[in-house]
Amino acid sequence: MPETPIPTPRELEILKVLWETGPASVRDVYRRMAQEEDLAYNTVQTLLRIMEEKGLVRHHVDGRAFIYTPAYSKEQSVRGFVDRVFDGAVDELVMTLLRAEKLSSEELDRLHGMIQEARAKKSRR
Amino acid sequence: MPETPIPTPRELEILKVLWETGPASVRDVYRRMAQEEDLAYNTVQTLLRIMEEKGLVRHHVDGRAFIYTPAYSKEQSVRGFVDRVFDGAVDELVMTLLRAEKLSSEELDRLHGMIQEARAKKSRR
DNA sequence: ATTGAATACCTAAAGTATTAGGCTTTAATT
DNA sequence: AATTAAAGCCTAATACTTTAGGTATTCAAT
Repeated sequence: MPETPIPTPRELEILKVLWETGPASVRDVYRRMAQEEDLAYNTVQTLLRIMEEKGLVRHHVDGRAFIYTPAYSKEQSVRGFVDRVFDGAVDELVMTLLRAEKLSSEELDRLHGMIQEARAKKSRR
Repeated sequence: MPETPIPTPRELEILKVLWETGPASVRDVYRRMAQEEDLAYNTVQTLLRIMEEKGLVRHHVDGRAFIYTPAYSKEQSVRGFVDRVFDGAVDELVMTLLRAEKLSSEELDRLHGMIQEARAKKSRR
């Protein structure tokens, strides 16, 4: 069981970019974030450096640039959150969301489909 | 659309206690948390005071004690998390969890049941 | 060669979270 | 009355997060 550190809000924003775009340089991440917010290049650079210390991302070198990769998948990270709030009870989380949000019929149908598929995969194994 | 502040990890622990036990005094919360961790009473008190400033909890007075209540339900708070990571896409979250975790057949069945119920409620309206 | 752009590295300052000590007041107990 | 326990309030210290300036290096273009 690998420990997934809990990212801070800013770190989470950066991870979201990396999950979306795949491995990216500081400048790549910076350009994405600068569209939304007013952030300096150096700030992004520092954040990524610290995130690497913490084990949230890794990097390899390409030319002069560092290319950063998330150390954990979105899946694993979400798991971390869920574990924190629900002590890992996935179905309780889903139930909570179902209660909280009036999901559209379409969303319910999609969810239904997903679960059918997961069950099918299971029995096929 | 009410803004749900994002609790810090410690704040989240306190909220979990309040969600479990219902409205509680500082000492109540303290006793719960002290079983797990080595925390001072004053620390809990300070945390709750700050959380009230932030709007995460409210209190009323009972005798000499402040009785604290979460300002947001577990449901609303989870929504806050989901919005942060998935920009509110509930079904994407569920899909992610389904992919991440090999859920047991039992869990899948329960989930299936929940969705059926939600759909039923919907059509009944 | 000089300049300019892109990069990483080092450092610090400001902001926020976390922890808890000491103080005062109040109520119950001896 | 004196003591003790429980409570809230004020305050400070420490740690972590977030921000970004300045410096050095490297590569490309003039």
